[in-house]
Amino acid sequence: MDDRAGGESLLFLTDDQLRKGIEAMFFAYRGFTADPDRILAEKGYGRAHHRALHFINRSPGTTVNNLLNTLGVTKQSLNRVLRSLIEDGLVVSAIGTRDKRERHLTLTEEGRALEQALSNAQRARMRAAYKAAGPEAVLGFRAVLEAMMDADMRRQYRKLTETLGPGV
Amino acid sequence: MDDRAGGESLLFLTDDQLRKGIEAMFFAYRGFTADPDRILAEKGYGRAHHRALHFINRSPGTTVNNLLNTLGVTKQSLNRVLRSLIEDGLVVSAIGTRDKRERHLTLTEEGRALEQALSNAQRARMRAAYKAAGPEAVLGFRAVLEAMMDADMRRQYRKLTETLGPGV
DNA sequence: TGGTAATGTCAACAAGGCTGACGTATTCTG
DNA sequence: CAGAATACGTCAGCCTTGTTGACATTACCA
Repeated sequence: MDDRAGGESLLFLTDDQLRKGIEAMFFAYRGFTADPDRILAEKGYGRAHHRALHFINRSPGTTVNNLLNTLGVTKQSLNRVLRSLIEDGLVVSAIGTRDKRERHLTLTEEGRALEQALSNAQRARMRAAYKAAGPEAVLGFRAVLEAMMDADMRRQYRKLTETLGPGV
Repeated sequence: MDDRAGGESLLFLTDDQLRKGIEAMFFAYRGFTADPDRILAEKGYGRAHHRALHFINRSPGTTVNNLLNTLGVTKQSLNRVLRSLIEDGLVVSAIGTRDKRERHLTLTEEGRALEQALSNAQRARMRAAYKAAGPEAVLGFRAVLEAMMDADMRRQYRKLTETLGPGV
């Protein structure tokens, strides 16, 4: 099928191969967001709410500024989303004890419930994809994605995942 | 968290592993779109224009309906983008010869130039990621992404890529 | 000829980005 | 201690890109 026989090992860098990767990213990202999007639509929320819920759940007590850096949006944009989540009782914003200028964000029970519903749906798809592709593929998958990030995003990604267990 | 120490070949299906994949997708997609976004912003276009240019370039002479299915948006939404591209002389819309209701879309020289600039930028990043991760990883990368797509997206993806050369 | 399909377009709306400006605590620093 | 800097919130306005709904035109087809 391919000829790794000769000076072959660079075949994966052809434009065709790269374009396959580009189109795969495009179509896969749609699948990646499809299931949570359905749940969010029912509740009257959008992807931005999902992202906020995800990272607050991931780092309970995180500050607004931290979240801003992780999400890469303006404070005005985040604030709009955060305000509705707080009003709806999914997120609690607590004045910092050490530094009273800071607001520490945590999920309420209800917020955790929605976050769970969303991430269960997303994990289910991811699990199916992992299962279909196999453990070897998963390592490759994450290696390419990690290499595709901007340097500061990669730093954040590693920071978030470094505390996790074995298995890369 | 869990100790599948025994049947550990399923370690890659733990929630932690799945979450890593989810966060990797999130951060990587940002990198994936960052470079074209910069070019587009200069020209006063957005991602929607990029997507249209990409798939018209990919399938010259494609119809509006085809493009609609590929992009998964409403015709009103696509039309707005298409209209500006046509007005700016990047895309030509030709009435079908066989079926005069259809419009066949092709890029002009100028359209091709912009598409090239965009896809060069995107390919450069993809190339760097591929190179950093290696050929094995690339196969895994695409395997997982493909498994993550909705069935009809996967069909379209395969249709687009089936005509390409060797190397999976 | 009537039904259906492909396309374009108008209007209205919403989410979620953005910039700019301003206000208010609070903390840090010279 | 005064002033600068930081963290946050908010108002106003703008843009892109998605949505629905309605309607017109043209053309194919049974």
